[in-house]
Amino acid sequence: MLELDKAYDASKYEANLYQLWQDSGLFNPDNLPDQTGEPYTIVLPPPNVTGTLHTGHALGVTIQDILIRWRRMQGRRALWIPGTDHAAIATQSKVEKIIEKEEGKRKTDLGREEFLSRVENFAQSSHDTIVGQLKSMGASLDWSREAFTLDEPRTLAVRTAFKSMFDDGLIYRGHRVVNWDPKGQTVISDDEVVHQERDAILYTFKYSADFPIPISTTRPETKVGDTAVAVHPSDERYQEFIGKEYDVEFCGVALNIKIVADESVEKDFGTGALGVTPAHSLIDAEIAQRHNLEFKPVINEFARMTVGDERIFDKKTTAAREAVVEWLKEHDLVISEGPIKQNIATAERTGGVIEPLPKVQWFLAVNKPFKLKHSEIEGISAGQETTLKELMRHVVSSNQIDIVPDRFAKTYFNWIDNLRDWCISRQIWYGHRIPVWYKPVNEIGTEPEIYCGIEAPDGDNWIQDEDTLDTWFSSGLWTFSTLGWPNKTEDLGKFHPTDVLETGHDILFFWIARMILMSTYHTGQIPFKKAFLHGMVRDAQNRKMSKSLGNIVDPLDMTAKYGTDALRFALVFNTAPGTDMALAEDKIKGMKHFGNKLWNIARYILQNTESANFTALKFEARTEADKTLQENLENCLATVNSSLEQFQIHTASQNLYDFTWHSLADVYIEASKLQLAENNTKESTQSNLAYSLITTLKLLHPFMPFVTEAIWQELHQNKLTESPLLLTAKWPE
RNA sequence: GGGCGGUUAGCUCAGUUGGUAGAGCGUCUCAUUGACGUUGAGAAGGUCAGAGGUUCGAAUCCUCUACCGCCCACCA
Repeated sequence: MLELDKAYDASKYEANLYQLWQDSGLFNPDNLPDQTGEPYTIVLPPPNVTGTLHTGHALGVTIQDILIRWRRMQGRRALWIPGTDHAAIATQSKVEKIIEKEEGKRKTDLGREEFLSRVENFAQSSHDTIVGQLKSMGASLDWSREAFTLDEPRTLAVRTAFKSMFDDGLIYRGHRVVNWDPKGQTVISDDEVVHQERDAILYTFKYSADFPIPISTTRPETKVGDTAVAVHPSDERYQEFIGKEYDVEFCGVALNIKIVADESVEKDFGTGALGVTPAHSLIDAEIAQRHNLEFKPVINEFARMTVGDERIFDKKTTAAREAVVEWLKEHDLVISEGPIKQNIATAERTGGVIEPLPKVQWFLAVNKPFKLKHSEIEGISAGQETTLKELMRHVVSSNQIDIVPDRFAKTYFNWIDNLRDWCISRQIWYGHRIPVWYKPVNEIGTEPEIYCGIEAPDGDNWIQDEDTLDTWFSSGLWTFSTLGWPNKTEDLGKFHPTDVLETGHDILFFWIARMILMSTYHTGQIPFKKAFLHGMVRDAQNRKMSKSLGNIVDPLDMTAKYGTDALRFALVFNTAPGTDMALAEDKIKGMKHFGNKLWNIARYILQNTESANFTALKFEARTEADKTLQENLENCLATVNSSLEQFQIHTASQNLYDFTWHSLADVYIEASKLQLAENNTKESTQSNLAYSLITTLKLLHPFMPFVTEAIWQELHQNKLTESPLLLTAKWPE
């Protein structure tokens, strides 16, 4: 007679069960017994190798594993691809901070080679931790296909992708005002800029005593780079000055200021006149282009002034600001000054204040027409002229890609409509080196010869571009680079486009949009049919989890305390897609109780069905209680099936909880105690109990893989189940 | 400034095309060791933010208001 422990002890089973699954090889769809099943693919959003997984990852992993396990049990050739992301700037700045803290050194003290080897060590250990965490979450990932955004196959993919886009003229080198991060010493993309509200002072003043128009600014130090004053074309106050030019001496710097009329100027802000600093403001640069104004750089990469006399030269911008204000006051040029709320741009990873600078960088053109080489996209045929922006918009607006919840599609379109060329080069060391080589020409003033290719060109004197690529360039290729692209692999034909991309809504632009861009361009296919977005996990008081608040919930602490199944179920229970959720420890505890309830249901049924036949299962409704149970079970099954089809995971979990506890346990098991005592209902009751248990285990397995498999294994040892692993047992239809 | 959400039981949230409000946790009462005390039976608790409209009927659709939140954006 089989004896289960009185209570389910997750720690006793989890590691062994994961090993059992992994040893079976069935996480790899090529090993599944039925090779006729339709493929079903999910790529794991590769976690950054910057540390460890948090509860947000745990939520994503849980949802994806539910989908994969469910489809696998349905007979689909389910493939879930694991991997990690080198995360370029994020990882580099993390390691920089560690080295600075522990050794007081900077990356330049170590040199490129030594520094990179430190980063790689860090990335490796971070990777190992992450893999351990994923396994501990029960993730049924095919480890034989594990990928890394910076490994060899992905490097080939990145270089191939770069070269195609370069050859198509979509990737180009451009000189323009970019977001420079003086702290990280690199340029960053528009999407990596984070705006923060700060208090600033708005100064209103004149360049000189005889200058006709006063201007307002929060950054007086940049005014030494001004080449114009812009006013609104219809502003009556300044009509007579439009078109005129003035020479002034501003804080020791000679300026030539032209008065221009531009629609973008707000008449009601400040004096209605804007000092135009083309080299250090994106907006001003646009105005300058429209009016053909001179770009005059006055700030360098270290946020120090490059012009002026000893008052400001080589001073940090903040110090120079004070000096300029002082000079203005000395010369009685300040008309007014007052506090103002200002949104300043900072770098996402380093927190540095962005300094717009004119620089030569690599860009990806999103509005430039090109001919799509290959297309499986409805509505856009091969050879047709299109743009990347159009591709990105089209596949979503034509519902070839379904974004869930659909309100995020609006956010997506909004982003696309305001999208500018993507700056893809970075002045950091960790990442994919740009596959472009230069050959300097001896004659001064001529452009070097340029070569773009997968490998370095033959011949001497070729020097590779020093820059690396934005990390999202390589993650944008993820759905197909993980399947072997650019090689025409079997995997690629079988598993791409992928079925679902599940991730947090916070990386809709960074990643989802970039994957759509890259996949449609390079493969002529959508990357995934559905983008399913989950919300952010918050603490019990609904606050953001952050280090400073000290309210971070470590998923591994929770799984150690309550078991993985409890955490998984708590994460999806009563949580709608895309909506932020509060995660209280009590909720996890409650779900541990649920797992234990299931365990004891199994225990009861085993104790009371010694002679029942578990393998030839059927339900026989003889009594009212039987009928009710049968009805409830069928309802539950139907609801779970339709809910999962519609990605209503919370509805499915709610129904399973309710049926298992309040129908099977509370009602039927109680009724069974009488029915088992009656000879004419004994056998049918045993059979019904067994049938219900088996079905419940199957339905719950995607949600709570460990406890269900643990019970299944106990049953299997007694030859009570049809398949050795619940992992691949047949899903009830 | 532009865009998108939210406001439902003490707390955290579900509520699938409009048909007399649900869950988990918490609270209160009772039961008892019988698979499980990580239990069972039961109870209390909500004019679904407010106002107006459409409808036989609105938490659900429309309009407005109030408050909260998120994303985007260099009114210098």
